[in-house]
Amino acid sequence: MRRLTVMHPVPVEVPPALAHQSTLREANLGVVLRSVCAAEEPLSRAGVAAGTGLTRSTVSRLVDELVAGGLVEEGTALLAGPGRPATPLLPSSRVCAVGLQVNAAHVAARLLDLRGRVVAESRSEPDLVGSEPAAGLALLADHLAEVLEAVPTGGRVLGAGLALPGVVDAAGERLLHAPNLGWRDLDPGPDLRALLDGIPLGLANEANLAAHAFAEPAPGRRGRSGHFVYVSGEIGIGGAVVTDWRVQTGLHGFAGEIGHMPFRPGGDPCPCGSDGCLERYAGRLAMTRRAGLPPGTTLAELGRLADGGHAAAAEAIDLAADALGVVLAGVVNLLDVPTVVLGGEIGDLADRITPRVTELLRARVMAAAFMPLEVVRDADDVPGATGGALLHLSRVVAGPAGFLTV
Amino acid sequence: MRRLTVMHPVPVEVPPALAHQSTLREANLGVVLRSVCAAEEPLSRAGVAAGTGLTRSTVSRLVDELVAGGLVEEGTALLAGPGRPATPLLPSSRVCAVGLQVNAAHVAARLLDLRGRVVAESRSEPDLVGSEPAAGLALLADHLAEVLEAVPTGGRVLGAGLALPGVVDAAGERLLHAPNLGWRDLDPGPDLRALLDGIPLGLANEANLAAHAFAEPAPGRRGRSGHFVYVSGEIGIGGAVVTDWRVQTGLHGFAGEIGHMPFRPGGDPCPCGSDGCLERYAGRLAMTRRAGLPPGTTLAELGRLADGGHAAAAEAIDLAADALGVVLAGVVNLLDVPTVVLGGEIGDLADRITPRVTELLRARVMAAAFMPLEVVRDADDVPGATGGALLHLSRVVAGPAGFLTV
DNA sequence: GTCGTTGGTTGCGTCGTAAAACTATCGGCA
DNA sequence: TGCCGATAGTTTTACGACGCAACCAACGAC
Repeated sequence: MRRLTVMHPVPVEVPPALAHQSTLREANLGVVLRSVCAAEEPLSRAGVAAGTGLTRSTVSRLVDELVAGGLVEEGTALLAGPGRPATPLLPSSRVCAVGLQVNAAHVAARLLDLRGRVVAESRSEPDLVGSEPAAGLALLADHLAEVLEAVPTGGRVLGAGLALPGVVDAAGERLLHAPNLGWRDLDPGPDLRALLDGIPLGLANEANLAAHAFAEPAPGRRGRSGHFVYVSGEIGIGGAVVTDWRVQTGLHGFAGEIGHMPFRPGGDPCPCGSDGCLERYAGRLAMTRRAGLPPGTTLAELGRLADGGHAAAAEAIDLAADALGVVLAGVVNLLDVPTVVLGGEIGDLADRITPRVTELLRARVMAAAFMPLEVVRDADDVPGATGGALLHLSRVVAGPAGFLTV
Repeated sequence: MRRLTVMHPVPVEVPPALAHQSTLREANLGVVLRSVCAAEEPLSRAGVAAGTGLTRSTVSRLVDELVAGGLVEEGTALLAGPGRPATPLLPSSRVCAVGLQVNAAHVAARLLDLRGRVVAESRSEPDLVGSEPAAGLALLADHLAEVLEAVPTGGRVLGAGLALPGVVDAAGERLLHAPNLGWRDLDPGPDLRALLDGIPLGLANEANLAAHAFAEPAPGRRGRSGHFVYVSGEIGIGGAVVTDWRVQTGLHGFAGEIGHMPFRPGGDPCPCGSDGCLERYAGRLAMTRRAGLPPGTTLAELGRLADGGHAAAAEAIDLAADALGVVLAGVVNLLDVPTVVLGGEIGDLADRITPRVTELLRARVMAAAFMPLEVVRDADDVPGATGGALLHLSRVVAGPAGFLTV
């Protein structure tokens, strides 16, 4: 296999961003904060200077601003080796955001800080398929209240991000349709906003947020891959596309519906109005029905049954793997994203489906000979919640200027 | 249909670009030049200031630099209305680039200037299917020599961009594989570089360049859509994805192979190693074979035959439309790109296939109720050549600083 | 206790933009 | 014909942000 270096013959257009002088400072504040956030081991001012190319004097001034603004904390000096001991810099543990997630099997709230640490978590696993929204949202509110208790004294909660398994409006304010919950045209805010007390709440598609979290597992820190397709396999199949560490949201924010890409056009009709959609072969509902099992069967159970010799279960899983492999090969052909991430419940079948999916990718991707192809599992079990919190925390790293406390 | 405003809940990560002070000037030079290039009617310095938000003094200085650097020309003052007459600013007509295109049916060279005008063009329509590369490249060299004659006195040719119907290496230097020409692992440079005399030559995929030209028909000028799938239908089917006015090249530059997305997995075997690929149903070779016509039949002829009552031709076209509609609906579901652009030879069938493709998109795209969907034809008949020239010209607008003559 | 080493700060020069005053050149009008 | 208003463009001055280099701070080693 030949590996090719990254260089794009088609130029990337620079956004026509007018630059005032303050733009310069804001950009460099971002560079410094990103550097502090991205470091595995805490950096000193001098370390940031060495890493970014800015001079120590400039870094010093910018760091002072970030410290004064409450985004960076100075640790106690480390004593090691000759010279003046360095002052370690850490993203503030007082800057937090809340991630929320509701899907058919999980309700969860997470509090993350700017270091990307999970400060608190509260969750439950009810069955919300075809449920009334009120019950699920009340449960979510309980979890939210619990994690809000854990906000450190003097801490700031920048926002809350709610991951939902469906189509969210472009403003991130309403859930338009979550077919697998049976929820439609809904403002999930009222129950939550009272608790949030002015803290902004943003809604987004679960898979998009999960993919964001996979691409950027902590604010300013890059994940193992920046070009991947994320498959969120629950009752249905959601997805997201990440290129160059950016989640592709599309023009209206509807991108990522990989579950409704065609696998067998003309095949199983799908409630979406189409037929033969991937979801009709690789979604939990489709798989359990094919295996002749009750719809509440989890994919983990399905996998165990298949391992135990349940032929129909094994067949259903194999068909799902075929469907995923074919569709994902198409996606890789279209977008040259060499990594496939399996997240959500379908991750529980990773051992069974990864080999077949990998095989199909290698066989069906045109440029397979020129690129590595890998299928990996997302280890986070509530990645939507993580992504919901990162939704707000990442904004801080992207542009710290607007988040400095006066 | 509800239209939704554009706003993305998932944040767009800002590249960690360190900003020096010169960065500021370079960015604003770009803002000014882009403004000059994008204007329908020539702008004055004051007009640029009004349009960009920069002050007149700053604009004046930057424009002076661009004029001194040979990128912008001052026209003769216009006399209209009260006040001091404005000095119209125009992108320099002396700054040019060459676009080159070779595919199975076209060999072309175009000279474009920074205004996006076609200064000269030379082309021919040989049949290069299964040909020896040398003949086609010699022909291309003739066309290149001809358009180079048209470079204005004192003009600068920034580069040449060659569009090829195949996979190009990431550096833009070698053609790895062009299945429909029968060319493989080839450096097309030698014949051309002698003529180019040091002018840089870049290679890229034909559909990617065509899509670039559609998104940015002239340097710095935006096309009618910035979120679209481009289908380049020739002997095979190439493609490109554009989101937010940027061509998605993928990690290794291989993105866009829409022709090898699955339409009927398990169906017609494809030389790519897969089966049921879109290209096996909507490529010219597949369509003419299905219609029982000789492989040299053009799609325009096929369309005329179908119009004249040739049943097999009509069926082949209908199947192609079905295949395109199904696959493109999947792409739209995945990427939320509401526009499909038909380019290349398949554009000659636009009248016959557009209705069916549109119908399938409306039926199979999940969020169809929330977004407009349109299928349009690319009017450029050698869009790869246009894109090849724009490859270089766009870089100037993106960052003029590096192109100022001392 | 002195020296070398590294971290961090301070003062000054340069660059680039903003603001405002000033100059240039038109049409209109008495 | 000469003045005025209006618009285009330039010049002057101020300010903000970075780089550079000298300086101060705090450690280990001897």
